[in-house]
Amino acid sequence: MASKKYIKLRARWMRDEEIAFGPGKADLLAAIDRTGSISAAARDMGMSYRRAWLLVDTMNRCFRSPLVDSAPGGKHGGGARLTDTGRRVRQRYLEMEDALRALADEFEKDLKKDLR
Amino acid sequence: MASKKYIKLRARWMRDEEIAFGPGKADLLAAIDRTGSISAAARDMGMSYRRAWLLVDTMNRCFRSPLVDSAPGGKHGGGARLTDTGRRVRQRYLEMEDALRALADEFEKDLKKDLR
DNA sequence: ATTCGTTATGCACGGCAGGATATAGCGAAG
DNA sequence: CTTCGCTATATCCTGCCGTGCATAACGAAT
Repeated sequence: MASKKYIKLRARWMRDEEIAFGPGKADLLAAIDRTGSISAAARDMGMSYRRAWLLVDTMNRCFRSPLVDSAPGGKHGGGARLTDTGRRVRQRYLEMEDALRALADEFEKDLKKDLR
Repeated sequence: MASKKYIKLRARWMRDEEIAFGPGKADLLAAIDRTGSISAAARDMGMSYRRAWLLVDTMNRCFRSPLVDSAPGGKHGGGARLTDTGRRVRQRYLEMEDALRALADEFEKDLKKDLR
C-alpha cells in the first residue's frame, strides 16, 4: 500500500478561549524538564523563544498553580523548572491522549476499507 | 464559575498529508445534503465557495468512491448530492466523534480541579 | 434564445499566527 | 566587577491560508 492512512488526533484543554494545555505544551514541558530552561528548550525544539515563553505564560495563567517556575539570571543562575503540578498535569494529559488514541485506533480498520 | 473549561477535540482522517475527512467536511456534507448544491452549502455555512469546493475535491480524491457527486447547470439543472458512501462515511465519523467525546468527558472532572 | 444558478478554476489581496530581532535587567560564577 | 546565559517584553517582518472576485462552460426552465 503506497498511501499512509491514519487518524490525526488533537485534544486541547481550554479555559475560555485560551488553550490551557495541548500536545505542543506537553512537549515543551518535557523539553524544559530536560534542559532546565525555557530558551534551551525552545532551541531544542526548533521554535522561537517568543513562542515558548508565550506557551509557558498561558499555561501558568490558566492553572490555579503554575506549571513552570522560572527565575532570571544566566548560566548557573536562573532557568526554569517544572513544578509538581506541572509534572502531574502533563502526566494526566498523556494518559488521556493514550486513551483517546487507543479508542481512535479501533476505528481505523473501518476507515481503511473506504480510504484510497 | 466565570471561566468556561472544556476539552476541544479534533479528529482527522488522513491520507498521506491530505485531510481526507474531519469535522468541517462532516458539516459541509450535511449542508450539501440539506441544500442540494456546493455553493448553497457554502453560503449557508458562511464559507467561500472556493474553500467548499476544495474540501469536496479532497474528499472525493481521497476515498475509493466519491462522497459527493456534482453536475454543472443552474437552478433546476445541476447541483450536488451525497452518495451512499458519503452518507455512510459521515455517519461513521460522527460515531467516532461521539465515542471520543464521551471518553474525553471522563477526564474533564480531574481537569477542572487544576484549571483556574 | 435568454436567463438563472450551478460547477470548475485561477489569481490577487488581507489577516494573522509565529519567527526574527532588539533591548533591558538579573543572578551566579570566575 | 566582568562575563555569560537566562527571563521578560516590544516591535517589525514574513509566509501561509482563506476570502473575494473574475471567468468560462453548462443545463434546465421559461
